[in-house]
Amino acid sequence: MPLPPPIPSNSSIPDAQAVTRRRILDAAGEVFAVHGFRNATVREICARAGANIAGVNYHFGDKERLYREVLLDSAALARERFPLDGGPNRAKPPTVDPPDAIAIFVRAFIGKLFDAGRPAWHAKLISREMSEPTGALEEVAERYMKPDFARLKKAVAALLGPKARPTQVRHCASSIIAQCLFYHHCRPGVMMIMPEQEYDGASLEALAEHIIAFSLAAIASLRGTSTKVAPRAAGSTTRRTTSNNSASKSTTRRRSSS
Amino acid sequence: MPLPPPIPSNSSIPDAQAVTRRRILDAAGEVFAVHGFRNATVREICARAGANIAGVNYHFGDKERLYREVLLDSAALARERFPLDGGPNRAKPPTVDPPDAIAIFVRAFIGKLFDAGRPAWHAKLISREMSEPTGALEEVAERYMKPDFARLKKAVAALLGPKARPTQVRHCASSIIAQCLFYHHCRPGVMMIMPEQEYDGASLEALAEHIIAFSLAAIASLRGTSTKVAPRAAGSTTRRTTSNNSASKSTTRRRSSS
DNA sequence: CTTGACTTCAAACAACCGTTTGATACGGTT
DNA sequence: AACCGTATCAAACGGTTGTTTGAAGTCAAG
Repeated sequence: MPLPPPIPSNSSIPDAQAVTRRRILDAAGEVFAVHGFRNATVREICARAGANIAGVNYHFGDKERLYREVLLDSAALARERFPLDGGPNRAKPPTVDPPDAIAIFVRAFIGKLFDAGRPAWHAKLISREMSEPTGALEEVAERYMKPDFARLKKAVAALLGPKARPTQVRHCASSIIAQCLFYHHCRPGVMMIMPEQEYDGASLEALAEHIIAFSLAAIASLRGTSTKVAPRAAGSTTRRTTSNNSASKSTTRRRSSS
Repeated sequence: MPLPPPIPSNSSIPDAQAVTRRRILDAAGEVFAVHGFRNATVREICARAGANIAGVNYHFGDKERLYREVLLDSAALARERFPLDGGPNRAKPPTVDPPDAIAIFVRAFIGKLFDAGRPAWHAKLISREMSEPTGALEEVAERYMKPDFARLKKAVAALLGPKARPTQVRHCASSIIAQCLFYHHCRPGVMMIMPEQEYDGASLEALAEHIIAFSLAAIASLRGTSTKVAPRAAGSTTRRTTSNNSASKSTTRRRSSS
């Protein structure tokens, strides 16, 4: 009975084995990001890594386990490069005022999504993992996404006030994340529908500022409204007229019609 | 020289040929929506349609052309079932006030995305087409997405006022679409990160109402503010210390340039 | 030099894919 | 009945996939 590949736990030989292992890992990140898990071929990965076809199975045992390691490795790298809480070198780790926390979150998120380096693989991989989860998503969600989302919710809750219901907090936090993810994930469609949208540094910065302004304005207006009640707009023009905007209807049937 | 499959334009024989053609088309919609284009197999499609394996090539010539027809067919069906402008049976086709137009758009969009019937294939197919465009996306974008997006932009522009720049209008319209798409496209991740989110009719309705309220409040607050002026934070604490977050590292030196 | 654990290599394997083929069954026309 | 264009069928083809195999190479220790 043939044993599976040895995989020695000998951590004192960093050179000979680890170097091709890392090369395969990096090449796999590129190929998986471009083609997805199933459409990527170990032949292309090994060719790009300059390794033999059997290298994947020898070093990782399996195409799926290779993908798992690629995903987790890129997640760790992305968090290191783009910490969504501003990083450990911030002055006041626990106590930043909520608008700043949200602005930091959005800027770092946009930066992470549209980075051109290795962390960009992670964004692509996660994007594909959303349409077609492979089981490796669970660990990433638990270790990386949940804490970030909880932090964002805390900032949103502080802005919405103590009367905000958890559902409203979750919806508002989701709205922020949604705006960030849209341009990245729907990029092919966005490029067709609005070809004037660009993705250079300045355009992405303007995009982040829009998302921040849009979201902070909305949250400020929603403050204190459990479901209806007069909202409190933030900017200078505080008209809002509490008008017939049919946005506070629930059964969506009648709209002041016939 | 063997001719390609005949594909007679004889539209007076709706029975014999058209029935299996339609069965294959429907089965392909299901299978493509679940597995994507490349991972779907014509064997599974034909098995689910009760047809022979050669049926795809006989009736559609190609797996890719079958996919193309599935995508366009489902797009037409989805537009028919969930018209994003409220449909042709509205009382006042051209002149609805902008908040109502946005509310109608969001409700129809959410309904289309989370429908359980045949149009739901279309949402899944388009979602995959975003991560991995196959060339068939172009026609759908031109025929279906562009007009809907233009209509949404018009409503947003009316709310933002005459001084709004096109970039701001586009960003705000994109924010609305982004919020709608997020829950559908990131559903696997959303279910892991916020398991309390449900997808029954009432939850989806509440979700649509949140998106409407959030977006209308944001747009109302942004009215009259040009995009590039000093980004004013909402809420009470307007400090905005242009803080030292590590996310603005690239070429982004100044952000209040003009 | 010899040994032996570890790594790499070319080649092959079985399984699956989209597509093609040639035969067969059907249905209306002459 | 004989004919013919059409539709369906089982079977097979060539190609690609992930994985396995056994030999060859590498390199430090004995």
